[in-house]
Amino acid sequence: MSVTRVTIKDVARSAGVSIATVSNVLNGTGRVSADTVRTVRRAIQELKYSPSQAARNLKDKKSRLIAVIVPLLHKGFLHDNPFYWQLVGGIEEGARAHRLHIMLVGADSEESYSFVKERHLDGLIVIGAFEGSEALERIVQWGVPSVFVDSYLADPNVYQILSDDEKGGYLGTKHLIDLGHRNIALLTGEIEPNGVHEARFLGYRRALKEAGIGYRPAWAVEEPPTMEGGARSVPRILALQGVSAVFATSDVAAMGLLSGLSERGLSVPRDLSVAGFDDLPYSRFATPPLTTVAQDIGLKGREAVRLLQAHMDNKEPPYRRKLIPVELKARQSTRFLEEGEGEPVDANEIRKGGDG
Amino acid sequence: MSVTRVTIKDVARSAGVSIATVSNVLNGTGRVSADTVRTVRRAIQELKYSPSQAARNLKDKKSRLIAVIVPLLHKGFLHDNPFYWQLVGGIEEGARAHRLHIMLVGADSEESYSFVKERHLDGLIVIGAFEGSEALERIVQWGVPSVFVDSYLADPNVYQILSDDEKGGYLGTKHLIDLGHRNIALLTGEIEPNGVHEARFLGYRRALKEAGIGYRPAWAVEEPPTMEGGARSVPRILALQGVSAVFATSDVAAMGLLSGLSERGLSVPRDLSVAGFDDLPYSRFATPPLTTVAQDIGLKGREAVRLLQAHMDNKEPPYRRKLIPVELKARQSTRFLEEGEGEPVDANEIRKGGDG
DNA sequence: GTCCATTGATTAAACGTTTCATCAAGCAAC
DNA sequence: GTTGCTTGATGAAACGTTTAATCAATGGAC
Repeated sequence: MSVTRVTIKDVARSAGVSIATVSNVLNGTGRVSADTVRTVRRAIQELKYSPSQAARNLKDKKSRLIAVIVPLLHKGFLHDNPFYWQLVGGIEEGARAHRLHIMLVGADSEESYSFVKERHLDGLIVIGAFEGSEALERIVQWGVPSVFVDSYLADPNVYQILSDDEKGGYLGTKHLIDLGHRNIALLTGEIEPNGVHEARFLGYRRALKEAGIGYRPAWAVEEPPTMEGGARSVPRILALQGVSAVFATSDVAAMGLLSGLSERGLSVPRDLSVAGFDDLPYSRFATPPLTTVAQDIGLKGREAVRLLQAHMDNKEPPYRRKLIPVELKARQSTRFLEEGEGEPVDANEIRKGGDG
Repeated sequence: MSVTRVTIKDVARSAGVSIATVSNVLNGTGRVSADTVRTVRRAIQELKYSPSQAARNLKDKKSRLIAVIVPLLHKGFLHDNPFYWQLVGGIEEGARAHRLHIMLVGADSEESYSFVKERHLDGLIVIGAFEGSEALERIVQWGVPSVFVDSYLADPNVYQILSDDEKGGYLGTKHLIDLGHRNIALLTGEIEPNGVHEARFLGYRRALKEAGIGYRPAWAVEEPPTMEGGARSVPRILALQGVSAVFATSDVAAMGLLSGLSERGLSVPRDLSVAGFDDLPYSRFATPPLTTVAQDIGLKGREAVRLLQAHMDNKEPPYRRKLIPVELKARQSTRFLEEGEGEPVDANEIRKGGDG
């Protein structure tokens, strides 16, 4: 047990003033003479006083604490995807700049979210929530200031930070088309309505359409956006007649795919061009370095905090939804398709075996 | 602004009892009849009452909030290493099981750690602190229950969770020796006294010594444990006459090394065997799949919370320092060295160029 | 029928702040 | 010399709990 807490009373006594005055010095409120300020400051220093947030919370219902809600953290899902880590890193950085602290909570379907009220949370950053989820409804209803990252929500009263996913989907696909590919598979996470994967999917379709390439539903291969998912997709992708390129809506899936292909003795980009989405720190170190649609994940996190802070201050920010720009990073996992190369690949001929 | 808070008073009034009774029902304290319990419970339900943590904190100085302090989060350091993400994931999981919430804080050298007192934190989990750091001193001095992850601290009063790093270092090196390698470089993070890299380094030396191989300081190459660090180490490692294997004290560095080697047209394990440490989710998907010393990172996080909880409960746990077991996972990045193959590699002859 | 222990409930203080209403003193204006 | 304004400071209530002290009622034991 540490020694009993130094309170505002101790400071007041030591400085020979009332607690109200100390409080005023602390917060820069009210009128207090320069002399008194000095005396009080000294007393604070000497006693090593620091105010109790708990007491403050109780009084003015501001906690300077926000929660970051990450999907399925405890299911191990996240542990696989550094994307979230980067995002949370950006949020932490932003929070630090705004003198906020963050509480990290794994979203749980059974979660009551009661902690939001109980802990007097000032705001919420929710990552990857799905439209219509009950928890989400409740949050919006409570009116707790919140910012949603990576969900396209219809409600115009809800603040959202996203990457320009549709454009990213378009750019990635267009890049492959420009390289001469026409048989382009899409490796995507589950296409939930209003999710990021749907937006990227739509960009993929737009690029195809613009190039006069028909869209074939079987060519959109859905797998969880994890290494495992990417690796598991290999047979489904190789089964597509004539496939010469794959656009993956996440880098982890793309890297799982890379791994699965190499295990079968296939070489990227010789046998298949592969592009991803996210530009994770790993991606440029992949073998081969991964062509990808880059988004500034850290910025995304920082912007989320900025928007939330504006919301909490009741300053009407200039937008409800902000799209972080994306950019294509062409590296070595995609290649130009020579004239006449567009022929179907025979999956049987390919199987040379790996040393897995 | 949400509507005014439902307080314990409202419940008391609605149930026709005193607030003390409601409080007793809430906490299962005191004596209260079954009938009353039922009535109060109903009132709580109806009013959707949930108690204010802030008020509770103020009263009994327990917040059920712990802080997780991660090194240099905001410097971008962490964003690179999924290790921390996994660890935090494990901690979140543990915290959830113990009904604790976690506050994520990036360690900053200028950080005053005043938030620990201000927010009435129940405990601290500190990741990768260095012996003698001022902040650390203060924390220990305050007597706030804390658990240190991944630092070997001399102070016997301090609770520590670590992997069996020395053994891991030994196992990884031994594995290479068993494969016939004798010229084994060490790629390591900065060897700070009492840090994990030092422990792994010591294991490396023990294995060498046991095999009668002399230790040459130049063969311990220090680089930051990041992809960049690993990639940057390539020239230094290739400069070592006769090197046939590298043991890296972290998987990210190993993977950066893999990448740097492939960029130079060198093949693993043909030209060089590479082993890592951590068994990150990526590692088995690397090209080639990475041989590594596996530690159960999630378990590490969960154990940290368990130990902290015991500490907070003043239950004396059976140990001050717990070592999580490690295990060698042999995969395809290391190979058997044929008889007579131990000859020096000529770095000039190697340079075949990559397609970077 | 008095005394005591037990059960079930209440009253009120305390936790450490912020803030509103009040107040004393000083001073300028009339 | 009353009035009124400004400056600097204070007293006390309030925030929503927990808990120690107290109390009323009940029912045995003697």
